[in-house]
Amino acid sequence: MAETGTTTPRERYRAQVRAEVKERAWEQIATAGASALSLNAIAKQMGMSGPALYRYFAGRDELITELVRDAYRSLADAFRASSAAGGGLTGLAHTLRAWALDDPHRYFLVYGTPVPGYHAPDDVTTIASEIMTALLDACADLPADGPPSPLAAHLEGLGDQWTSGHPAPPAALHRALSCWTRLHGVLSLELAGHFTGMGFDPELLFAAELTTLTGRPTD
Amino acid sequence: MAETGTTTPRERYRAQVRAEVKERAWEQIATAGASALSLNAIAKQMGMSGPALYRYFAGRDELITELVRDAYRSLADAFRASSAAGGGLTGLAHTLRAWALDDPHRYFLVYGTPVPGYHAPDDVTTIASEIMTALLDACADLPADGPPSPLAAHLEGLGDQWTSGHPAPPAALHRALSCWTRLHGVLSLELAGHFTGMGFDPELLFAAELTTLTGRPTD
DNA sequence: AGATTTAGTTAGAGGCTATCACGAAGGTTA
DNA sequence: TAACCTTCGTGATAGCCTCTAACTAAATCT
Repeated sequence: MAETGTTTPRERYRAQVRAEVKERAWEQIATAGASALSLNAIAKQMGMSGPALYRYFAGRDELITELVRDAYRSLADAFRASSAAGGGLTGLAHTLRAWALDDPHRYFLVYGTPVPGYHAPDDVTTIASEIMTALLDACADLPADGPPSPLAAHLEGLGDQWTSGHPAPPAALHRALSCWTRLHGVLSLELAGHFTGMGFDPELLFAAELTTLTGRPTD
Repeated sequence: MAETGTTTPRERYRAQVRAEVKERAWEQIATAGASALSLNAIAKQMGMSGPALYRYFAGRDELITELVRDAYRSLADAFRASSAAGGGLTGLAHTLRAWALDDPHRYFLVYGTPVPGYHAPDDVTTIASEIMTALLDACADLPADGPPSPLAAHLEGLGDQWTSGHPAPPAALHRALSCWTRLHGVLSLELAGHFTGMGFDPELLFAAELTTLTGRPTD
């Protein structure tokens, strides 16, 4: 359908194979985690043998990088949609939680234990800052509360090193960081199974943390 | 046979080899992460070849389990010392941060992305509850602040399912959970390198979060 | 001493990543 | 149409890994 002018049949075939590889990779990650991802197994699943996949991906690392990129992109899109819907910080938080629960291994691929040798490419950090911007926007919309913190002063002194020119006041920066770390704290421990056997509902803890961040009880 | 308390030379030798294997394993983990741990490489480092290590560990999983257990034990000991020193919640928090920064991969071994097939043995959860108890003690010592939260009510309704009979009031349980998740949130993102390039000092963010938990500015 | 338990060895099965050289298609051009 | 060139997929191979099995050598027990 989408007849973009410059796609040859070969390119389309290539793109389709790459897409299928990534699809199988996601299935494999969802069941066994990223560390168990095997190019060989994917190739066999697709009916071709081992080294064939190296025509499509330079290696395991490039495939994982691609998956990380897609995961970031997915979260950024979800945040963008949530922002557009006007859900505010609460909306973003629920979007994040839903996104995380939808595929825990995808969450860990982005925010989990870093792979030792791996370093994220530039465009990934670009997407990451896009995510951060959405968070900052939501935090800037909230009224300031409490006295200025030492951290806020410290953040103000840094200039817009990581805000990429975002006009949010230092208190909003502080709140955005707290938001990020608190919600990640609950989510990562929940997804890692550290709450199992304790009996309480992780969602209530998430909601309680969110309340401390917005200053208002969540809906 | 040998009575209680005495160790045969064989047992001592065995224990010493096991200890050396674990030592090399920690070095390997510290440099390349747990996923890159190789029994083969450890054996070669120790001057013996491959399968010899299977006399000492049933397999890679058992070695990792042992390392996880030691890591938990190490944190529990550090917490116990901090509690004995009377440092309170602030002391525990600083102990946790120091412990985490001392060997980030050890922190991730305990609180990081879970290994898919792996399930922690019983004694590990025992040590985990020991850690939780230290945290609960510190939280119970703080004065209650603010109105009772829905989460606290929920926790009260559960009974002592995870408190193992700890007499802390529900508000303290809530605070302990917030403590755990918030400090973990900052630490895990810091150790995973998600703050690099942002320019701010993670320690100040950690301190800021700690302040929100104790209600008082940290020293 | 002899008998027994244990430590370490090599060989091998089966998995993985990754490279290489080769044949077999596909698309392009004369 | 025929020749050409690019790309795809293959098997072979090297090197790493986990882990099992059979065998040798040493330490320990009786």
